[in-house]
Amino acid sequence: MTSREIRQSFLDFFKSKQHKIVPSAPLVLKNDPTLMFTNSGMVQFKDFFLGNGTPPSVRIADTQKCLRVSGKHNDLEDVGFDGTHHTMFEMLGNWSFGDYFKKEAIEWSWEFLTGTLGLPKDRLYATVFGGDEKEGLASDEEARNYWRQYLPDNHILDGNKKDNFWEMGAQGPCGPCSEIHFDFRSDEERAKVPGEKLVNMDDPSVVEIWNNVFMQFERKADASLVVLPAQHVDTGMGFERLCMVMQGKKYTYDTDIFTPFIALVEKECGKTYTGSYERTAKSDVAMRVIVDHIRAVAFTIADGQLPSSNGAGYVIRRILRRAVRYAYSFLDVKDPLLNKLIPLLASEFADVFPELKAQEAFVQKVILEEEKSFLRTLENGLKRFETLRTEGSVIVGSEAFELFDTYGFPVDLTQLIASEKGLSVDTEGFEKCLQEQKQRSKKDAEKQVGDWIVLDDTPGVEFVGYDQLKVENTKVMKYRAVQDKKGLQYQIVVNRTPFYAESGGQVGDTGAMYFDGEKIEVIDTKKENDLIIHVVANLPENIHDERVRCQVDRDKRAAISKNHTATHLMHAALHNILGKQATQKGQSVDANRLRFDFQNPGAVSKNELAAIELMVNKKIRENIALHEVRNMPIEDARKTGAMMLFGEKYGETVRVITFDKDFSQELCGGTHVAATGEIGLFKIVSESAVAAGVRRIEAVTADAAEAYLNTEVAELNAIRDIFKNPKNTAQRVADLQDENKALRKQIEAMHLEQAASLQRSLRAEFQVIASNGAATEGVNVLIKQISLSDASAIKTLAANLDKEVGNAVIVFGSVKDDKPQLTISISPDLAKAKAWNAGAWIRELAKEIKGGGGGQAHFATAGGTDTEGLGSALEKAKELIK
RNA sequence: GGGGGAUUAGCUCAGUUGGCUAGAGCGCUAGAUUUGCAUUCUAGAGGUCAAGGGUUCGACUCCCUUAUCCUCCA
Repeated sequence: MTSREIRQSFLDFFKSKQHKIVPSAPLVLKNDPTLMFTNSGMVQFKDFFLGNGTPPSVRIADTQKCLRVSGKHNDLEDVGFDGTHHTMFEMLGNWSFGDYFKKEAIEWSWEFLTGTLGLPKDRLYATVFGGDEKEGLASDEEARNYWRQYLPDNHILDGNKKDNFWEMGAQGPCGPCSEIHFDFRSDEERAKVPGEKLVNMDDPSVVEIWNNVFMQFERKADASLVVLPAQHVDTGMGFERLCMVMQGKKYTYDTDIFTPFIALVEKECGKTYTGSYERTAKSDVAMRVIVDHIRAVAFTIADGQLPSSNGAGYVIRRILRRAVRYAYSFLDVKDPLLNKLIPLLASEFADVFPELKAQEAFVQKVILEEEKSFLRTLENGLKRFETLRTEGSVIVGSEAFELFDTYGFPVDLTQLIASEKGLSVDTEGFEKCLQEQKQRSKKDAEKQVGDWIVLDDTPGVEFVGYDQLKVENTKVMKYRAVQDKKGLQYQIVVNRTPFYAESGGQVGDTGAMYFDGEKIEVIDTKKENDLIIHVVANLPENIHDERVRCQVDRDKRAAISKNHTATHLMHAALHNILGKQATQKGQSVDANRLRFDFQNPGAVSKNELAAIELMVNKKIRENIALHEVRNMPIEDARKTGAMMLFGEKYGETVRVITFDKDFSQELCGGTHVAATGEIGLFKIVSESAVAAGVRRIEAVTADAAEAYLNTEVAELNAIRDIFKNPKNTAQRVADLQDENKALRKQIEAMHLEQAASLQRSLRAEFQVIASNGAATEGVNVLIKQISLSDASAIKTLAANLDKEVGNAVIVFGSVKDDKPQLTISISPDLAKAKAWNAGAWIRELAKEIKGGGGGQAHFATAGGTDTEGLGSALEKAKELIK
């Protein structure tokens, strides 16, 4: 079976068991502070298990893109060296939300594996939870009994708490699980060692393929376990591993999921893949790294996360750079390569994850630019390599660290190049520097989140902020303290709130809550999954008040809504003027301005910007009324042609915001004005680049737009005033600049002219030192106070005189801006021959004018504060040269 | 968010404890050679040394602030 057929048969199988098939959720998570990426199939259903939301169906199945590159599950550094680890992989899963439980879950896994897929029964093993005394948990006899219907006892194994008791986190739903393992060794090997000895023993030939989690408990904050009223099933099967087993391969890289990509890499680099897992088989490792990493990078970018220097974007950049590094070092590919895999990747996954195909050119461009930029970094690092300090034949650790930390040059490359030159790297010193850096960052990010103090655990929080900005009679459900470097804050959750929590790029509301008349300022409103959290500086006296009044800051909310609606109008205008590719890549809306990032091949021209602004303002003046549908089924929304974004997770029903159904229609959770006229005025403030193929426009509306224009006009008027209202102000300024430049040149020329005439008269004033001593005999000396002030003119003069007279020592005194300066010039040959040093002399003379100076042996200058001292300085010079 | 680094001619970059008239290569302009072009030679233009403060007799150089970019860590 091909991988495509295997995936489809899984989905078809569970569809036939009344499961709703849902699309994979985006890889990048938006409102979850505990997790950066989707790392398992259940992540998108977390709220259903926590009771914060209701699933669209009690039975669901899907294939989910997962990424394990940060946090608890981090496989990044293993990838390439073994045949099973991946950064991005697919997880096939089926779920029951309070519907079927162990019996059906086990029955169906068996039916699918042995029936649909036809896997041999004697090669399958099941593990069940064997109980845990400390927790007071008995073994899972229920699961064991179901398995007994299909497997002999020696194929059913007990597992410990670590392997067979699954927990989502420190708190929350949890329960025993049952894993299914597959033994694909040869019959000979199987005869020697029975498979049951190798389950969960890290044997690469006996692998776990499917895990069925039975959520039947809830872990409380005090670590106790409580039986859940509704019990759930959560399963996950590694798709790549399943394909490996089905296709009779030992490694996932040998399945048809990866082989076309390895072939393409072979073609691009001219090397052959030998399938070796020796650590010395560098080019094989490199090829596996590349074909693995490109998937993670491409799909994350397609889900809207661009490579950047922090957060999730940085993780993506690191994965991509790891791949480039391997290609660069072990495949000798010094030009961008990864991006060339995108067309194949896009077409291979077009039917499962269409988001890549839809953005193929864009994703390829982003990756190409990243590759180019990192290759430049590598080239720069190579240049710097030569300057590294060494102790003996060891490169100093802090030096290697600096190269890595400041210039981004990977330390393993430093080691590689070092060894080629017979050097090594002080890895201990490097590691020490790295640890120090980590400590610094950790200390900065230190944050202590207290336990929730629950006053009422009724699930569900009602948001009423679309319709009202004030709510009476709410009460606190729970609250907690959060301590970070900024200080102590509290977070409060109430049962009903008008406060909009930051999401979709719109900032959270601020305002106040009144407890028994006591005013508590709400500093910010945030979201954790679907929970709305109000951030406050202090707790009220009476937090138990059940008649709390919530009041959103009206002016601020109004300003935010104006900016948000203007963003929609601009988005529509972008599509009209720049074309359909100008889709959203990020936005940020607050009370002061709006910021919108979108896909566009190049800069937006001045004319286009003007046209966009014009169109938005026209729509504002049309005063189009808001048309809002709160609960439109997603399919209906799709049919109406509302704009949908990749990387956005939409529920079964969506909120559709329309301003003129033929103009702007978007799925959006944000707040908007009742009619576009409220915006008053829209003004673009800047246009810039944020990444390859992504532009950013910042704009202001209403009062802020007016203020912006007023400031600009006031500035222009001030300039006009200065020029006495000329016809063309810009031309007048340009003329003035030219004039200024010309005058400067004139002054320079005058100085030179002055110097030239001085030169003529000074030529005669040189004195030849006769035979008064051996040292200075025959030297032409000129010591004189001159009327030039410009330093470079004096220098030219000295240089010209020296050239003309030769074998000369020249000392000038001069005054500039009421400050004395001294200049000494000695013919270079003379200075060398006599070992005279103008710099040393001038320091001596500078004492007389209460200053200091320096320079080279043949030329030096000094400045001072005491003009009176010039005379004595020159006298001293005469003494010196005698 | 925290650290490190960078910003000098149109481009790529030098510029050693503060004092060279701020340089090189490529590119540009003009001329010469050759003349089929490449080439080669000569001359020239082009710089508020990122911006703003400060220290100093004197700042591209030292300190502070800001902006932009690079980079590592979280």
